[in-house]
Amino acid sequence: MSSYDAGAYPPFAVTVDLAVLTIRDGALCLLLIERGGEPYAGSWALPGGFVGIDEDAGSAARRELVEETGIELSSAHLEQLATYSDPGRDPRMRVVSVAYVALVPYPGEPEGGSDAADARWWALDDLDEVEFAFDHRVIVNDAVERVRGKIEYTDVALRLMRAEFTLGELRRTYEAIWGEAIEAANFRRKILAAEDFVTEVPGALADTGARPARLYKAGSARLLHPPFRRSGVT
Amino acid sequence: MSSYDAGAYPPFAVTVDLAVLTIRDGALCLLLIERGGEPYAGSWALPGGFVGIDEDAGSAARRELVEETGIELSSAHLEQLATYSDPGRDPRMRVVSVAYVALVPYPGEPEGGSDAADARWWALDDLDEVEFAFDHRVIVNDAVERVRGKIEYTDVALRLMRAEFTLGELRRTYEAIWGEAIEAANFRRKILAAEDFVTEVPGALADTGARPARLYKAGSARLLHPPFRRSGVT
DNA sequence: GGAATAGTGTCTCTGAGACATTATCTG
DNA sequence: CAGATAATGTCTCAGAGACACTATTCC
Repeated sequence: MSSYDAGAYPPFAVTVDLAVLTIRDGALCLLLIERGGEPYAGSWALPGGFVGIDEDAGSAARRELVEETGIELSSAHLEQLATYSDPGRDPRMRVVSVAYVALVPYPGEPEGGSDAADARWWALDDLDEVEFAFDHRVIVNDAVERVRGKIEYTDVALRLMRAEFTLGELRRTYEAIWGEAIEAANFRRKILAAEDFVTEVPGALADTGARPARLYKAGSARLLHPPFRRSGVT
Repeated sequence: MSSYDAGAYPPFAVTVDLAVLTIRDGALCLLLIERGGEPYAGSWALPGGFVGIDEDAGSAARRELVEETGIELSSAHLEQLATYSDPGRDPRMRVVSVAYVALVPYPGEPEGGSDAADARWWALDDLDEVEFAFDHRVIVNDAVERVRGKIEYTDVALRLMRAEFTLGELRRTYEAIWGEAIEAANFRRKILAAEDFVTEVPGALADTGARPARLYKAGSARLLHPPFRRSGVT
């Protein structure tokens, strides 16, 4: 890097790809777009697109998400995941893609984006039926692994919730992401013991079909301390 | 991403930058290269360089490390950190850089690399004196944070050790990375309680200047379980 | 012997997990 | 009433931290 002349470097295209995750009906879901044109016509791809010459990758990710799906990321969580640079990952040309993970409260079914292709939420459990474009299956796996790890010690699970939520809903979010049951009593104690993780909304109660539950909102803490360790991990 | 014609995309240069960390004399150290040419002549930069048109970023990172510093990564640890894409990060042109963290047992002082510029190890505590090129100070901060977090629950600290080491040396590695003292007795118990984390080398003893210490080598576990939590973290 | 590091023993306290129990709603 | 979910109580056990103590070397 210390000596070279501009122009003597290989030209790349740089894209962003987004793994947008949400909770719908108690299941962790991923947003995918059906490709209209070649290559991979009919396959499903992550939303994304080219990084502009005057923007950074994070801005491109935000812009593409709105353009392709109508989802605003105002109160949501967006974090860089990793960069995928295999020379053969796009058959047309040399593309390096910076992948992002976005977590949003369920915003409803996506409107067909700027390109006419279909867009929909897929439950993670159904992804085996999906034919993925490019290396997007790998990116999805990495994204889910990232989220599974991060809800142990950060507040990212709260970014999947609506502004007010019950501890039962929060617990079901954890269960959806980890795919394993959590003892409700211990979960409650743990979440409430973590300082500033959630704040009770005074007076508000949610109708759950049984005994009404208190409502909480996200607190100011960005970390869950002490962390919440999955039992099954070695 | 679903519809575009090749050629209608902005051209980028893609580079890799490496934050190579080691332990020298009980201090966490970073490898930096003094820049000979403009821009940032005389400033210090991370080793790195352009990604070739037919290689992925990880291969480029490995190649550049050997070319610029003579360090082989055979038994070392190399992991992708993040990608830095601010439009103004290189004044000459649009460069997106994929940063990596490498952890190596101290390999001695670097030989002057292929470019004539100076290369040396800097103790992390001395980095305030260093004038950094580009956004490399940010990358370094991110790299150190990554390592500080990862030694809690993975085996990356072992990648900084020689093949055989004492538990005292391993503890001093943790102390160097966290910058805080660890109670020796509890550290020992914790490391030995983690299954397959370290293996005793039968019979071998290291001369420490006092009572000789048993030697251990890295075990097969890639995770430290239960994890080792810093006391000071909230 | 004194200083230094290696290594063991043991006590306390926090917090996770299991599970019993009570509270409050719907049908 | 039964069934469901919310919320609390309590017991046990693992593990972290503190620190006293012993072991083995060099000077």
